[in-house]
Amino acid sequence: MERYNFKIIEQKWQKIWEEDNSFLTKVDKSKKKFYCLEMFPYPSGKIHMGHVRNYTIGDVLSRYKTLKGFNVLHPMGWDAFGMPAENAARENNLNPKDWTNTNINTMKNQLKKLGLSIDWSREISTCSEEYYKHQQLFFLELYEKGLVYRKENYVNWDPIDETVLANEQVIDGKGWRSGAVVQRKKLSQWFFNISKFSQDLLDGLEELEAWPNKVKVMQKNWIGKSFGCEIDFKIEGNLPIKNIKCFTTRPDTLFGFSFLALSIDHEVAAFYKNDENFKLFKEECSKTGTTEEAIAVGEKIGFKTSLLAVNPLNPKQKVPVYFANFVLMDYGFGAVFGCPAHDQRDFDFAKKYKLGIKTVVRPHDQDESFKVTNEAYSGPGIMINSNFLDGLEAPDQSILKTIDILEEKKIGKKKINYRLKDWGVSRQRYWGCPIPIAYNKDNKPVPIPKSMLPVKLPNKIDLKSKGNPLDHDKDWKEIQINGQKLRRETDTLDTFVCSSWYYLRFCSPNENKYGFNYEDINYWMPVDQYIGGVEHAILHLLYSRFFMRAINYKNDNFKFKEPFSNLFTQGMVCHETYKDKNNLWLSPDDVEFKNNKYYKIGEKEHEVKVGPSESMSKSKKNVIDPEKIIKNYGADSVRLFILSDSPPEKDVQWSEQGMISSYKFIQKLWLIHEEIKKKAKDKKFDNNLNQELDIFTNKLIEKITLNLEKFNYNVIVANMYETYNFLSSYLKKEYVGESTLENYKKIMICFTPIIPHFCHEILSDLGVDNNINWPEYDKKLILNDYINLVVQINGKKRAIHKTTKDINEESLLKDLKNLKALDKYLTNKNIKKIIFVKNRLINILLND
RNA sequence: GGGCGAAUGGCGGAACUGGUAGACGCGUUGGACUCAAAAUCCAAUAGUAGCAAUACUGUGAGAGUUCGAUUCUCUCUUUGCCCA
Repeated sequence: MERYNFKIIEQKWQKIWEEDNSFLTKVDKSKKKFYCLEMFPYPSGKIHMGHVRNYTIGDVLSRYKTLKGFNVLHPMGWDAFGMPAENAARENNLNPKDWTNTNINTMKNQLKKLGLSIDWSREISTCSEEYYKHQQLFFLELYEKGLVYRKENYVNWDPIDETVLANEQVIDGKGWRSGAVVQRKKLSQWFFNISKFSQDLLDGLEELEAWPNKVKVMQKNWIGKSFGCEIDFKIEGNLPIKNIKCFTTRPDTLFGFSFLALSIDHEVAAFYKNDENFKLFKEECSKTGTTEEAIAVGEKIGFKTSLLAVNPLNPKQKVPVYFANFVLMDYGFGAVFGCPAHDQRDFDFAKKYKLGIKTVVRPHDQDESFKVTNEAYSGPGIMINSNFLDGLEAPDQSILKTIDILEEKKIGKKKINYRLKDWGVSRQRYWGCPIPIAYNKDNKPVPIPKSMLPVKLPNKIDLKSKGNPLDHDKDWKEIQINGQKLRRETDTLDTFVCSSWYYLRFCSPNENKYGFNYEDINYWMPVDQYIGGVEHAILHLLYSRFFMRAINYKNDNFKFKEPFSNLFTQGMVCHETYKDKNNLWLSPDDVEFKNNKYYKIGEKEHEVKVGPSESMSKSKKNVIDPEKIIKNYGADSVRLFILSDSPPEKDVQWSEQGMISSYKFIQKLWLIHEEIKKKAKDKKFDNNLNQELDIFTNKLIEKITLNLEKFNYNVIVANMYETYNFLSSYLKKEYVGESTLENYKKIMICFTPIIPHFCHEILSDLGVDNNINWPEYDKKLILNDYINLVVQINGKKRAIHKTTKDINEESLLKDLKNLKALDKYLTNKNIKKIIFVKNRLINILLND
């Protein structure tokens, strides 16, 4: 008997699928569409196990939906702009484009070897002019609609590399590449007006019922809607400042007011720009970092101004005005009023500068003499020491009442504030989509005329010099528009812009005039199932939801609002970590397992320290190369294993043993196939055996269908093993039921989404043509004529009684009384009550 | 500090709307085959007691609702993620 040769068979089917254009998709309005999308990869070099998991999950769904009769769109592309290409090119003296395209080719071939049902005719690459020219047009359209603007903003500036760094590229206040201390620098940058849609983005979350709740919560927190009040404080002092505006969510604590704190970027700072002490203070502040967390953890420091702020509810009270490092210009108006008793930051600050701490809220379990002493109290309670607010429930009643009074006095008004800031999209990089803008002599932006698009990246570029390569390219920078000499924008767009609309491009990948056409979009969109890592829960998913709205804005051609109606976030692939005696990371390839211990390969004395299982990463060397695994075990085995051990939404632990057992499982299925074929050929039939297999098959179809719908892919793998166990004992008899082949075909169709090459080979061997449909199950067959009914006495399981289906309570009870096993429980006892669940359970309650 | 989730054998994990806890896989142990090993096959595998039939305990801890709770409610512990 021949072994199953995955090398030949997988290649055979991949060739057939390619030649037959099996996965080519067209708009077909007679069919229900299903758009299955996995987050497209960054072409970093080779695929990793995370890709294998992500794309296998999507492929299982796509293949299942296709078998169910849907018109399935399952495309793939490349998120091809970005820093790694630029860095790799700089290090290896290459062109980023060549580096990227090489990687795309490699990874595409690797993905093809996984047997994914992808419509490669729709492949897109965001670094191609064909793609980014449309993006430039979107940029101009958004500019026309007023959704793009330019403003000065602080950035993380790396003074050695002369470039802007993203927040995540700043590690302990230093540039991740250069190690230089990062500076705060003000730069003119382009912004997308995402905050305009804050409320809409928040409301839209309600619609997304099938999104994981945690992602919705994260987005909600990120948008950060808060209800509060804008207060206009009167200012006294020797500067021409009469008022300062504040936003606060706790106006009710105004009677506990003891200072006013300003951001160092507040307009008042202009009066101190020549003050040496203020300069020193600013420098000190820049060390704290700009993230909210750094501010919360760091020491609170302040710089006292000569100004006094008047308490609007108690004009006799005047408090000092400080600049403080914990106030951010981006939030509210860059000014907050300090109430030390009920806010920990304010409390820390007040302690340091010996400011008053007045308690104005008492917890419900404390009396009026309650005083805040060691830490701020920010919980609910009753207002005290607050004049007309005394006795009100804080915060609910007290806030509303305070706002009413402030509005009445016209010194404040109700306000809703959002934490979401506008999206800065300028990057001082070469390898990104050029921003289609030029500047005139006066430094005023002039949009590049649409007829002159695309603005192409220059091919030859000097990456050796510091800073932004485009800025050094004098020829490229110069441009003439209508005879006017202009200077190009040298920043490129954040790569998150590219990924904000790629799902639209997949619908019309060849549309030349525009990024997509509405007929395609309105047929395919929204994405029915989006699959990717939870690490994109906020940025990418929020940007995409924004972009959809931005394109939609002042445009009636859309039938939908949200791009992704379902979202599934898969877990990571993990592996144990190894360290040698010198505490250096070791790759699993360098480690062997012998006598319950791990050794460095070839070094019998060198025991290896085993660390916890962590997400595979190059830095910890705990990576397994998918290409090698596919080569050794075949794509079907890898697919089977990557789905088998954990639910797809949780992390999965890579195990060589598990991988091997998946491989062996496919071999065993092959042996069963040979056996079934032989029995069918020899006509070794006994029709008394039909029922058992019919029932099994129908139950199986029911289970697998349900598990597919619920993403319980690990359970499907268990169902497959159960099937093997069932069939192998079923085949031990000399005869089989005549319905065996028919059932067997259905079973194989059920396995197709998971191990497609193998199942197609089997089905084709059985003469099933390519028009395969998902099998229906017969509900009548699922409940056997005989059932195993649970017998409980006083709620404890005492027997399992084999009986006929749909038996009623009386006849069952009669049977049970004759059951010897129950004698010891039932004799000389009175039955108090009987709970009977048809076909499932009987619970007999006895008197003591 | 706040929000959300999780906790089931040696391990990963099953268990429909409350109804046989531990499916399935890994690992481990014993056996068969073999000169031997690998591979393969068979059997056992939650704990305790027992030769066994069986009994009792058991889903992080404690309470509650219920004839019946891994599932529902409350409190606590540990832990993960996100935000601060």
